[in-house]
Amino acid sequence: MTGTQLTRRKRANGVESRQRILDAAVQIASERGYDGTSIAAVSARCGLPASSIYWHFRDKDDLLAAVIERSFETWLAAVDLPGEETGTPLQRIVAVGAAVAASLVDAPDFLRLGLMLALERRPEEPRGRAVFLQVREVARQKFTEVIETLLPDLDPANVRTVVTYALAGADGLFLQREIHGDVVDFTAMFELHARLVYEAALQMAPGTPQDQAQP
Amino acid sequence: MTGTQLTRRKRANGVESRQRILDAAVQIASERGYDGTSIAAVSARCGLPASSIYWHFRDKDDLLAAVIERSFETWLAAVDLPGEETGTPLQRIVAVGAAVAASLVDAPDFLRLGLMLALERRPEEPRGRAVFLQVREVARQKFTEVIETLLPDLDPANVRTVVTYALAGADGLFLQREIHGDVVDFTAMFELHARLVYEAALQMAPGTPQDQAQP
DNA sequence: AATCTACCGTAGCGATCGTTCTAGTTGTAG
DNA sequence: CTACAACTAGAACGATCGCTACGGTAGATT
Repeated sequence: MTGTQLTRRKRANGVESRQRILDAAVQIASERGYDGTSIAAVSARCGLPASSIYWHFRDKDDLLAAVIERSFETWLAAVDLPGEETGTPLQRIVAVGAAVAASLVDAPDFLRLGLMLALERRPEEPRGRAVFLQVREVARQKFTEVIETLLPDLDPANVRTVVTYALAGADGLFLQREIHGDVVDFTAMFELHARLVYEAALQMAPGTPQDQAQP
Repeated sequence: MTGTQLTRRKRANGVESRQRILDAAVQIASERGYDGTSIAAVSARCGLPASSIYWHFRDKDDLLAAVIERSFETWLAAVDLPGEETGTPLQRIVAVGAAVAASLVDAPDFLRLGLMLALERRPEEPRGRAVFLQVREVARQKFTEVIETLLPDLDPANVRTVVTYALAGADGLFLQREIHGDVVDFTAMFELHARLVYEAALQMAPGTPQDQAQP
């Protein structure tokens, strides 16, 4: 009686090897970019021969796409957006900003790798870049819904403007931290950003009541 | 009578070849990043053999550093910061934002390449990355002075916060445009950004008189 | 005319690239 | 036991990598 295993896939360390390969690949890709990520370097860092990498992944492009996918899932798990609390809209949007800031500190690989891939514009787009743009669009949609529920008076064009500005600010603050380190407090900058985004949205939709502006 | 040429350096197309090499290199580096920029590809695009590239530049790292340097000078020429006009601080800071926005549309290579290089973190840093970080620091210093003259009541810590937020926003908006194109009006986003930065600074230094907030 | 410097063209070096082939090895199923 | 699937090991492939050696050519200097 085999019992525990439902599927036929057994044999010990297949999944672990896959994770080790991905771990090595995400490190090297973060250091050296797409072209700089050589199979030999990944092989050396994870301790498995190149042929093992090619057993787990079709080719280099497939490997890098898997790296993006996994780092996205890791990041998604790191963001826990605050639920439907009963605070003011300002408090809620600041809470969202804080959650995003914390997730980017805990799991920066996704955005770092994604931005590196997104900045490149090679004739034939790597699959990883497409994956990044796609999941990023999902994130944008999620945030759009947050804005819409928090500020129902905002017309769609203004929503788009606010969301774009909010995401751009998040990208920029993340970049700042990646490049210069914590020259200023990252979480505090995100809180400032959230406040400013909210103020901007308020100015666009004057019908919304303004909560306590001064302490 | 040779006449026109003052210096001894003549022989036709040396400088022009150098420019052609740099033109090709900036294109390919924008498409494929540091490692992706192969000498063979640059050679093919500019029509000069690899040996000519190595006559003009010591090695690949030197070439990429020169690319960053030249694209920085091009960008610098594209920004013409508004002089000491007599408008309100808000008007002046919005004008600065508009000037930066226009320059990034006209000469995006510097920031695009620089960010690509800056995001990578290889064991041995490319010279181009150091060059980028250095001139970027100069730009930050310039903007710090603008803020200090416009808002003399702001204490240094707040100045740093405001400047960091302003630059991060500019980076983020630029990224947005690079990745998604003009999904929303780039110049308008920069104006919004300038306004928000100014409002944030005002809130930090309550002593400053506030100009016309509402039209 | 002779020389020199600036620059281009060809060929090729050793190293590394992505990828594949083939031959193991090892846990599980019949 | 045999059979097979899951995985690893090592060697090697053609292509391309960064880079160099070297000879040629054309304006400037003498």
